[in-house]
Amino acid sequence: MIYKIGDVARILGVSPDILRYYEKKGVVTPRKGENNDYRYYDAWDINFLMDCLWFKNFGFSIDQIADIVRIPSIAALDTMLSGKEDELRETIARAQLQLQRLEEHRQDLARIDDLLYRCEISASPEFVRFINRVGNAYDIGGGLKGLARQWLKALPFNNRYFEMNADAPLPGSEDSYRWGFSLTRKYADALHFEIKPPMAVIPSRKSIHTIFKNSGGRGCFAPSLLQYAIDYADEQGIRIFGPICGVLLASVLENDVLTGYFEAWLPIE
Amino acid sequence: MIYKIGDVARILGVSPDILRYYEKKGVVTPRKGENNDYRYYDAWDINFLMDCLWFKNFGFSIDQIADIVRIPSIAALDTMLSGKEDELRETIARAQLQLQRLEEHRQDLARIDDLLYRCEISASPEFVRFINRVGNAYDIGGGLKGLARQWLKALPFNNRYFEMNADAPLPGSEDSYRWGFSLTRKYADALHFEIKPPMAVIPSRKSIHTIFKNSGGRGCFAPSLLQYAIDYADEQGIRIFGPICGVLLASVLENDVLTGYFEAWLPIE
DNA sequence: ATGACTCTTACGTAGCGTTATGGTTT
DNA sequence: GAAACCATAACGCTACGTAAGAGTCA
Repeated sequence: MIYKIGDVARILGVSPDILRYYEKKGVVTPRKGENNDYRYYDAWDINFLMDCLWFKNFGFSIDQIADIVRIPSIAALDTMLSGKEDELRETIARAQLQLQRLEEHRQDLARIDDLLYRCEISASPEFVRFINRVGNAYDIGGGLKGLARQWLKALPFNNRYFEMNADAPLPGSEDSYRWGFSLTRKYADALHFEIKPPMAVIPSRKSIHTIFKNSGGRGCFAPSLLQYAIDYADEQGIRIFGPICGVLLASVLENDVLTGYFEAWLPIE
Repeated sequence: MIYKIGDVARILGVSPDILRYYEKKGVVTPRKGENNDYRYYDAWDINFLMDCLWFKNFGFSIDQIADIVRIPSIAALDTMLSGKEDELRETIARAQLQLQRLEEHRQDLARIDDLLYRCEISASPEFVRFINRVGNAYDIGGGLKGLARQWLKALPFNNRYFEMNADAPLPGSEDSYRWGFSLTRKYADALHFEIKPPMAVIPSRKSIHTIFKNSGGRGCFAPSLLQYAIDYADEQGIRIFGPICGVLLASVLENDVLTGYFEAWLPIE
């Protein structure tokens, strides 16, 4: 009993092209016709291909499969499978962390409506932060390169973070704010994130907690955007204690204007 | 403050090529020099690119990112994120099932040493099975096509399955065995596998359980490989009751000879 | 002879990495 | 003037899909 490429394709639920591709990769070598160039497969070629598909659906690449099907012992096979097990465990761990982060971030977004331009007193989360930009000047120099890498590797678990001084909120003064990244303790632990200077751990602090937006498009970020919160503190007779900090929640193109939503904490007493 | 492509690449921890690629994809459009073709980025381009990397590390494609960064509302953003949440949940579920299967299969392999050519009495697992090959003739005809697809989609959770008659173990007689797939109840449930004729559910049965190998290379599979188990039944005065069934555990190239390891159950009483 | 099949070749996809060749900046 | 940088263009990778144009089978 012999089969042409189309028969095999139907039996295996793949396209004839894939079978030719596998042949090029050295997985199967069907007999070729004597008078034509047709590929003639027998039942054992098909069995063999089924084994290949079995491995493929574990996520092995074609090259790996070409090796696996020529593997010389059960022990060697077990080693391959063990490696794939490790990969799968990593995949799962990473995806679970991403999922957690996504859920959290969506909750943050859902809170925007409630808290936009309103103030509440609450405890800020504990986090690590790192400054790499003062005003609009990114630190491009020497020693921070490795650290920047470290923070970029932690995306998307970190936030884009800012700090500014409540006592110097001069509109238009770029040096009155600085940017960088922040990472909450939870993810710092989960990612085995190494904390070293000039990073700083910012403890949980009693703060005025608020959300504001900036619809000015590019280049309009300024401490004055938080004036309402500073006024709120004055009205309540609360003294702001140390720099205001916060994170970018999202930026969207509302009515074709780049609009950022920011969550801020103004530490008090 | 302006930055050349290399500066931006260093700040973001990517290669200049990637930045040019992102530009081609419509993600960023830095200002071009007047006298040269140099790209000049400002701080806002870099901020923007950081947002893009944030999304990229959730697994969004570049095209999706080009859409996301132009998204018109928080609600629309939330919809995208919600879609990614579903994707991640699916990824996790699939990976967990694959991991479970891998662990199980490695345990099956580990049992080979103990059970090879030995017989024990135990209960066979409950499973669904489907025959698509008699001897070496694959069913290529009509009605089985959809079913074959269904089974191939269930890889690697199913096994390559055989059945043969203990009372007609004529060596060389190809019609004395038939092949197909089997799937244990557990995975059938997990995959929402639809069971319909001519599939059959084989219940758990008290059986002689054994493992044998076939080092004959291609085309040497035969009921006679199980003669030792049939002899064992005779010695013990046990009657074999219905067809022998089993699965392919692995096939390896031992000393350049294709060698299959098979687990078999001979139902008794 | 017709239609269904098969062959080879080449090009497209995503997300880049690599190399070649030539121009610009410092 | 030399080193470092930038530009474009072309080709490579995986795991295929798609199409062209020609040959083969029932």
